[in-house]
Amino acid sequence: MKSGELIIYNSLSRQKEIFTPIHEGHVGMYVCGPTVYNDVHLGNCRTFISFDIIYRYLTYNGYKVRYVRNITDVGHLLDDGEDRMSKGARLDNLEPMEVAQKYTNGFHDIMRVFNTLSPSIEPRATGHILEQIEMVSEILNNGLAYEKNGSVYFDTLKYAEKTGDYGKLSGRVIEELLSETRDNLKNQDEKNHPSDFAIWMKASDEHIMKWNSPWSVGFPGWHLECSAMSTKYLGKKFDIHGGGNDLKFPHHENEIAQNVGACNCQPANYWLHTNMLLMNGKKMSKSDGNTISPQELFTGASEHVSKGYHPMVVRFFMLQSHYRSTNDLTDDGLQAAEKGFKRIMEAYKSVHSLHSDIGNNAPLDQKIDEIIQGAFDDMNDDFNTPRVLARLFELVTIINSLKEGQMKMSEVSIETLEKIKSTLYTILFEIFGLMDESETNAGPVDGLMQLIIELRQLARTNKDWPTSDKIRDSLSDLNIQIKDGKEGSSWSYK
RNA sequence: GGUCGGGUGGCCGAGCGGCUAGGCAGAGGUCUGCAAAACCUCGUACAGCGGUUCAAAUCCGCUUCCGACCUCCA
Repeated sequence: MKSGELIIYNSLSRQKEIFTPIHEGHVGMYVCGPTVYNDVHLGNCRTFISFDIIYRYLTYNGYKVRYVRNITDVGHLLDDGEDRMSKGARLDNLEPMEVAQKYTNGFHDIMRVFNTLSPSIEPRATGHILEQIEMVSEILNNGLAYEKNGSVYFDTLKYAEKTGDYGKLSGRVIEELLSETRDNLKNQDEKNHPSDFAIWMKASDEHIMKWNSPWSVGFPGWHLECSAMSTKYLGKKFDIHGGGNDLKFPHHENEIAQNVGACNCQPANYWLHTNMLLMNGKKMSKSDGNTISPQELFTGASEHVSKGYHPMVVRFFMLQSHYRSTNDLTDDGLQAAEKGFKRIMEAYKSVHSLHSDIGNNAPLDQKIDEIIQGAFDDMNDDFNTPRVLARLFELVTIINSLKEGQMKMSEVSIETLEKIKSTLYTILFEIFGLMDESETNAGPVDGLMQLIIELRQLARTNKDWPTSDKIRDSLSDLNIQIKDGKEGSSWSYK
């Protein structure tokens, strides 16, 4: 089942490449995490869910994965130069670290309801100031940065001259950057070149978060933390670096420059970028009101949505588009996803009630094998989850046909039936990280429902339609649907 | 203005030279005490105009819309 090579689209080369880890059997993966100065944005969730699936799939394939995802709690500048943490703290009247903790907790809560696995290491920028200072020193020693009034800037011109590839990742050339750069950047006049960027910033007196350094009391530039922490935990060179594609420039571009500047090596072999989550065709944006929080989406407390959607429906919805494509969140799309998700989960349950007497070589076996193999091939092709889902729905049709008697059980062997069960389990739960939301409150309900169904069956046998219909209608009002099949009745939540 | 990515049936969304994507909605049918569910069949789509090719949604060119990045952003 795990045959075939894993192919990954590498943003750096702009093409699909065969994935070969540096150390056989091991994968080092770094993903840029959130800046914890505000509630998590749904867009962040899409990125982290995408990488969660990649993480799970690599693990499924037998790799020992060290997954590092940072928490940015310092160094992000606003337009006016104020640190995001400090600003959040000032507004909420909290300590900066209190703000960071509060939103870190919120972020973790949301990640949990989306059933994403925790990363192996989740380092914070403020916990790695020393490493960052050290990296600034290395870059200075290599002559690729300069100090001005206590701040240190990365010298992009010199770097471009030396390496010839500043802008390689984002497809930019330094001459263009020269003419494009806006003139409202902080400390513009201190820089030798507009595209240079701060790796250490001298702090003003009122700045709250600041540390001692050889150059000034200040704080690290935003791009630096990822360079320093990825190097610390994954080494100078590791396998995969990921993030949203809005980080390509300048963040990732500068990250590469810093790593090369400090130790003369490209940090990651494969750069993966997830595309944006849109809402009604446009990028989510708080200023336009074109935004919805995870909570609002779950509860339905938003004008953009007609009702609330279970986190697993949202996860399934995201799975239906490829991580490199934009994903347009709409109410119609969510409703379609909800129904599709339920259908696939129902089929997963149904398959357990199916039994075959045929040992092997049943007529349907080969076709089913091909579908299953195809699903894994699609996963190997740059994690093509929408295609995998299409295959699973082919399986759903077969399961339902068998269950309802449109296909005969003799057409499928015991062996193949088992294979369907294990494949669905593996892909749905282990790789896609979905959970069956209807099972969360099982308790005595199953037994009770069984009893009710038996009573109703009794009424039906006696042709007592009023009673039988009353049971059905009352349950329906409780959002429980009765399904009368060939082999008796079953039920599910609507 | 620069860089990049797109425009696929009612909606979402794969495919990216020849082979049914899939989901949702809709129509007809089978089953059923009725209904629901399930299953079967159906619509027959690739922005427009040229070009390359035996063959193009898929390659090339132009036109036209849309989006992202270039400034903090997953």
